[in-house]
Amino acid sequence: MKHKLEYLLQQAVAALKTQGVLDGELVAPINLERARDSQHGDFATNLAMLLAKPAKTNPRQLAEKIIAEIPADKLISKIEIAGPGFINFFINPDSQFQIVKQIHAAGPEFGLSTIGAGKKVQVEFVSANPTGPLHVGHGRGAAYGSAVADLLQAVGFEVEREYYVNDAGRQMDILATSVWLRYLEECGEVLPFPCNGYRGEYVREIAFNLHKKSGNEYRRPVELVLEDIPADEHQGGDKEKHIDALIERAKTLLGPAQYQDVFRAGLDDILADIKDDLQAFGVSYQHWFSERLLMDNGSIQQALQRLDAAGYLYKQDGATWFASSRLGDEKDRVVIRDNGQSTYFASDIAYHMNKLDRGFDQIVNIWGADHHGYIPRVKAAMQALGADESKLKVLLVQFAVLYRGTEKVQMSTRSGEFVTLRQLRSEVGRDACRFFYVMRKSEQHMDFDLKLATSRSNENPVYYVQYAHARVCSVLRQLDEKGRERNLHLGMEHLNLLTEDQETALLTTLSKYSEVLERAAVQYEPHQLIHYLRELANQFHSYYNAHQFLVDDDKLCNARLNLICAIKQVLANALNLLKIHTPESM
RNA sequence: GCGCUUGUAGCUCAGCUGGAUAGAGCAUCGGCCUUCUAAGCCGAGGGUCGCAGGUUCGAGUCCUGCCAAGCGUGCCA
Repeated sequence: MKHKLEYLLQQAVAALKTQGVLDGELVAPINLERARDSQHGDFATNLAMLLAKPAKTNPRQLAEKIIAEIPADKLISKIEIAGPGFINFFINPDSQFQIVKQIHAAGPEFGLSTIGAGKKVQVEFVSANPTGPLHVGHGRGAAYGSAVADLLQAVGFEVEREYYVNDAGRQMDILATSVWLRYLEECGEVLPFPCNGYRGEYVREIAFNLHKKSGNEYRRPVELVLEDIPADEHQGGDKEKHIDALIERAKTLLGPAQYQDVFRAGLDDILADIKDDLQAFGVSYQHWFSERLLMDNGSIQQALQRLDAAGYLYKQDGATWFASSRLGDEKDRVVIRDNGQSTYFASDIAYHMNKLDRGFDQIVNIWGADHHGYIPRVKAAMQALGADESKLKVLLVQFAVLYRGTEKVQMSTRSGEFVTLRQLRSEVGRDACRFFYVMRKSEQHMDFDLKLATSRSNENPVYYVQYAHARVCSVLRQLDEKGRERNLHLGMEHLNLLTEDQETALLTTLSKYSEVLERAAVQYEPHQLIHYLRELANQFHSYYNAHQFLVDDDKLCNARLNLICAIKQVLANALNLLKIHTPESM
């Protein structure tokens, strides 16, 4: 409907251009909005006000000329000029009723669009280090990322969801060493645990399973393990040196093959847990992309060679630097350390080169807001690789600050003090979790009060929306219990009986659905869909309280049933998109 | 210090990219169940849109400068 009106406006502008009223070169921004106030009709445009100045006339006069050139269409019942020069469109009530038929015809497909057809988009999200279970901070990225991906798919994009697995690097060595030390404890050894190790209970479980499976195969005498290891922090030493020495010791005492076994025990177990957790949260991926793979197959070397060939690499202080400051970054960055090892950033350059090579039209990265300083250097790398940096869109998700009542909850994977996503899900339920996370704009700081979220109270708006769906189902059950049958055709014949205020408002809201979906997708803002759902549910509940659906008049009754079934369909379509259940009763 | 993000009702947040009288939920107060589920509905109160300028027909939205909060500013990942 909106697209149709925009088209008609284009026609009018084109006509005025040929008449010479408007400059032929002028680009006319067609800006059509839903009117906020029903007195202003259904749609409004500020076109005349925008074009008045270049056309050297006043807005109201120009508006009259535009209206005169808008082709007649049965969609429109009236066009008015209002205020300083708004053009207001009043939609023919008969066309408003059509939405009920359209929804019925399209069913689960209703609202989908094709604006992204033929374009490939990759969405990378969560990508948490596999050093521990996902916590509630990751949950927000998971909910937001999957919602963005699902929305893009709904409007026609070919979407690939990817998780970048940071399975290389020092953090993983710390994890492997932590597992090994806990394993030695399982074997009956007594030894201090490094304060920089991963202290979470899950590490003990991994160690327990390893011991159960492999017995004492990886056991080494404690004296050898601790011999000449620098003091830990609480002993007055340096915790970094302490843990690094322990990693080296583990590698030497176990040898490459056995170290690899322990390493894999940790990685595989945690990754399996993360996959399972996300699956249960309604999040699926097409690819799990391994950083180790990138290192092993020479991609990093290739990427650096390309940067070098483009003249962006230089050596200084024994390290290799990428001159990112020439491309907008605030300073240059090391890609190969003086000890010969490549940095995390080098992996990331290779990773993004790989993404580019896979031919996506748009690459979307969803990062925690603490990584925002990273954006300029990655964009710089893309430019240096000769790519169009606007292909990359980085969306930041602010971390949720956790409270229990008024008390702030400290979170640290290292210390093992955190609330896992799994815990949150089991307490609050998946539906409330997802709804709650996606409700807010992603870059908005979020206070997540666990006490509130875990209390199964009706304060959580997900129930409000689900209740609307359940109520429609309940009405249909009542119909059946009263021994009546729904007559779809009769109802469609008499949609014009839907003239109550609530009915008119609902028809308008239903017709907005596909517009909302498109905007939410294109702007990467799933919260817009949530707000739409609340509005629709609100209008339905008002309607429910104001009018009886199962009235004696068969025509009116069936018209109303068709309307509420349309509401149910749209609620279900949106909720399914967000991977939230649609209960038939509550 | 510099950079990014945020600042809207007592609290948590929307505000459709510059439009018409700034909106919800929670909380507070007052009403509505012998009729399709009261996890609901109806109504009331509550605002210097952080502050000060600027841009224009028109600013919560854009530009500048302050103020405040969070994050970042590693040869960590």
